[in-house]
Amino acid sequence: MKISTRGRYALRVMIDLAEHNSGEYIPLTDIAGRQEISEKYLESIVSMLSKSGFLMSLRGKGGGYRLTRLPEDYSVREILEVTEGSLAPIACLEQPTNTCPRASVCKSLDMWQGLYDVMRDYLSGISIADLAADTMEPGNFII
Amino acid sequence: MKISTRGRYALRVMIDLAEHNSGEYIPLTDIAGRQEISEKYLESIVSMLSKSGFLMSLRGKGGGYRLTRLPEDYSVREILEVTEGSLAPIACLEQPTNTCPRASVCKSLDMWQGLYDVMRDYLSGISIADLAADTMEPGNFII
DNA sequence: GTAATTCCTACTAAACCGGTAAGTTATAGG
DNA sequence: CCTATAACTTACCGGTTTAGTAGGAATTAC
Repeated sequence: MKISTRGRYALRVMIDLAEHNSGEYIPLTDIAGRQEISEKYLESIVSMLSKSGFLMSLRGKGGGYRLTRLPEDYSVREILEVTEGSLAPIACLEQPTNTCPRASVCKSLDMWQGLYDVMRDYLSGISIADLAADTMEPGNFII
Repeated sequence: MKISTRGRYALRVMIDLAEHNSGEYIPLTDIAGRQEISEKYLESIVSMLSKSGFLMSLRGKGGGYRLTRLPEDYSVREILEVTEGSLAPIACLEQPTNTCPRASVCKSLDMWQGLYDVMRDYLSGISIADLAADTMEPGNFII
């Protein structure tokens, strides 16, 4: 029940880009250097963000990555959902991909759905701009 | 970010024992049969529950397992914490075991702490009796 | 053309997950 | 005391995921 480095690093990349949101492309070397994360590993993570439309990229000299939206228009939830695959605590909740044969008799399913909802609601209410501003308190976003 | 079979099966065992809470010891064979889970695998899961004091056990003929408390006195949270190890979404929150060197500069830490709190609050409010009764609706326990 | 940069594919060591197998110890009933 | 039952213990194992590493191809600015 852990968020992997993929999701955590993705958030750090997004925060870094929000902090250097000048309109210019930021090369991955810079981000990797500032965040002290392997550039090669970051490549695979940034690739997901790029393919999902969260980032624009430009190859070659003067190239790099930049945000496609304002920092306040990215929710932590959507970043994590793309990099982690899904935030569902159990696979049975990933409809319609997954259909558990026990669903009709499962006494825990509604409890899991409730947990999923609580997590998504919380993470939907936090933006990359909120993280970059670093003015959060643990209880701030329990809406 | 998934709850493993250990946690899910543990809940099913607890629900099963709540439904057969006659005061007698219930052999694991019965539970495994009803729940259609490998008895051998369940052994390792039930062992955790027993060592944590959630269950009493008796060996030999007439033996088995039974609850040590009333079903309403077990929260889903404590069952999952024992079987999953911890519900913390990132290791940095597992104090004092883990101390991340970036904690002082980490812009996401409070956000993760908030997620952890939201999850624990939700799961603390649901008991094994609630699950056994099967009267839950997804939104019921967002307190 | 050259340097910078993203993009793509393949590989790998270690950890974790979901079990299986075999045998040991304790208990109840006859 | 004997036997069946059932918990307990230890060891093992194949598959998947995680967290990277490596090497090169394609693209762009100057």
